Amino acid sequence: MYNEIDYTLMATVRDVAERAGVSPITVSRVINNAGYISGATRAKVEAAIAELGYVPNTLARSLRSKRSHTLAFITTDITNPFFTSMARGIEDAASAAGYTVLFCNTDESVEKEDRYVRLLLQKQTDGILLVPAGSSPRSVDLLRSQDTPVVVLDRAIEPLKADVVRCDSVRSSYDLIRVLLERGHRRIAALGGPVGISTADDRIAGYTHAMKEAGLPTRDLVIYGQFTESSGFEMAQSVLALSPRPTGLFATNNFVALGAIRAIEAHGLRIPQDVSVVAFDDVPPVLAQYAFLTVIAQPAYQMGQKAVELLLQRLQDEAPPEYRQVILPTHLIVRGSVGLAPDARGSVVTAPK
Amino acid sequence: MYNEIDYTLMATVRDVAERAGVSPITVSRVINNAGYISGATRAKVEAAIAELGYVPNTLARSLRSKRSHTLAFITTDITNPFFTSMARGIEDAASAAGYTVLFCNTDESVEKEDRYVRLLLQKQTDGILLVPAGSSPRSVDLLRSQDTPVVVLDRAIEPLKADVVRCDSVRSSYDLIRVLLERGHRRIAALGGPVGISTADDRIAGYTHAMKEAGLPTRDLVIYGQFTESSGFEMAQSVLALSPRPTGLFATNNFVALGAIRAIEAHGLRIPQDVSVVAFDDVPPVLAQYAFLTVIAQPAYQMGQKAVELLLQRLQDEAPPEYRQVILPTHLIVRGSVGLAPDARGSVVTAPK
DNA sequence: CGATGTCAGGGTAACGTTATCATATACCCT
DNA sequence: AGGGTATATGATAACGTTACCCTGACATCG
Repeated sequence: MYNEIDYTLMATVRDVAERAGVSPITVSRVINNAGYISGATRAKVEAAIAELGYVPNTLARSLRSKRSHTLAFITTDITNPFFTSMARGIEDAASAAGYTVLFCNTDESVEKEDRYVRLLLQKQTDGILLVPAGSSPRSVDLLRSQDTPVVVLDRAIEPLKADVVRCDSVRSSYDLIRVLLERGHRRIAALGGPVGISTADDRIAGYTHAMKEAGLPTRDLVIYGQFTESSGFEMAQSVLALSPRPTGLFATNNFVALGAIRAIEAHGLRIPQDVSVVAFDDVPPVLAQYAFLTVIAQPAYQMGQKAVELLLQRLQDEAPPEYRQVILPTHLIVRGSVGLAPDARGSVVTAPK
Repeated sequence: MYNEIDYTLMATVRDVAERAGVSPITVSRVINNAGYISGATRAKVEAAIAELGYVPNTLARSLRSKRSHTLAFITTDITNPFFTSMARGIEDAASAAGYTVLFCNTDESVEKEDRYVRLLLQKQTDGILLVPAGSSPRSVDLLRSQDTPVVVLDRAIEPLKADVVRCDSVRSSYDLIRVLLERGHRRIAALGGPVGISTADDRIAGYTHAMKEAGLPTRDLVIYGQFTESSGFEMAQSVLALSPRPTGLFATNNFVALGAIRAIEAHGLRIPQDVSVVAFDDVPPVLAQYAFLTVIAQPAYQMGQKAVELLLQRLQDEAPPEYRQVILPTHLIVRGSVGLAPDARGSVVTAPK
């Protein structure tokens, strides 16, 4: 079988050098803007490059220079709008600095995470941005052992063995619960995420703190599940079956919130007349117009940007030896999904000093 | 400045070979499952690999073998759920075949597309999955000139210079308009996308065909814009200002539909009592529960899978010399956003033979 | 006036792998 | 016994680039 495509053999530094009448190293210097090059030589080389349509071979370059100029973003689910925004922030910041980004999905599986980390090590990835699937620092350890810097995103890991960029889930959840408390709600249920994931745990902690501070019980009102729509539906179903029924629901993530709303509707209840809902993470930006949920919005895009900044500092040895933790502020958005508690009778808890 | 990190030098084939008492090529053969290897030798080599924690260097491998085992997906906006699903389909299919996928966003800019194509060529990407930003086959030509196979997704390009995986926008739009016609609508406006993008043009063509066939005018009822929420809002505003006001609206993409809905609400009109709405592309899967739009849903995930299949065939020289065009079936989902035309008076157009 | 420094470029080797060709043994067939 | 084939391994070179170390020319300086 003959291949009839017209092969224009890829030009190499050698070809360019020959054409420009210089040595390959000189060509390399022109490409990399390194060392001393006279204007005349530079012009000759650039002309040759243009004539031959020369494109440097990144593979060979990385092999020799030990830098691939590639970063990787390992996350749990790129279809979650929160991570999609983060990914854009990462890509924009990285590509502005001349880096390419590889995206990987772990589906919250530690095994997949492990496989990706190994693959990326093979590919000589310069640095990694990681949303850890589990609670163990295993991947981080592996990467550190191979001298590949890591920045952990969104979730904390113990002990701190990498720079971390995240938000304050405890405080933010507290603020969210305060919104309900200030409107007279006293029976508030929390729909949690997977135990062991720091964000999930922290959000419950913030809830518990607010409730305790207000002198309210939380027993039976906290339930754990997954950060998915179906899990949110199930969790909401079970807390709505409690008696007396909670008047406020705290969904610890956006998908959980969607499931909860569906469950509330399935019960024939109205939001906020019968049940008020607050949630962590905003709805997808594209649906923002129709959003009625009261939420804590996290600056996903900025988190991505910041993480790249920290990572590049490490790569360029401009970072301090100790690990840094950057906590970005969240944004409380109060919308129509919260109302006065049906049983409030005018006696509303006021904000604590 | 001393670097105090404990360098465990990455083991190479040479180290493994030495330890196993064989030559480097033998190690290579074990890794690649190529050629003849006795059980005993294989065992020795594998043991050495395990002991040294050897990880092959993908860069060197690709440099020598001329295959990077990397594909790239260049799309216009990865935050659009339609493309996100497509991306997952691509990633799943590719990684099952041992390929890594690079994701790139062009934001509908031909310049960005061009830059990415060059970058990917540098990186020796084996093949490219492309949602073209413009209507010109420029990127495709460039890639073909460098012998890099391409599969075009979602949009057609003329002339056909690559395999294409897409849906039948003309036919699907026709079906969507029929839904309105069959419910007595006679004044139906179409909110188009950017002129020159095949999907945008085709959707208007399907609309026009259905209208003409029903003997209805389309003059003044077709308007062009962008595939964005804000453009949808503006386009809807202008057609809603027409007199008499259209009773049916066709949004040629999901973002446009969202803008249109917002405009309809802003006009104080109800869906479907005052205006029926049909749209191309479904809402994000996670929000499917709350969907009320009548839409044509495209099998985004499957499109991605199929495209990878075609691309891998080309890479393995198993593809026919001529370019293939795969048209996947769409799915018409009739939901609450369409009703009988307010002015129908029982006289409903029936389906054509 | 020699020493030193800046500027401009080249030579050689190496990064870690695999393509290509070569060698060697064992086995089967006629 | 001779030839062919399947099996098993090795030697050498090359993929395309850049790190590292040189060589000169010329200017500057004490």
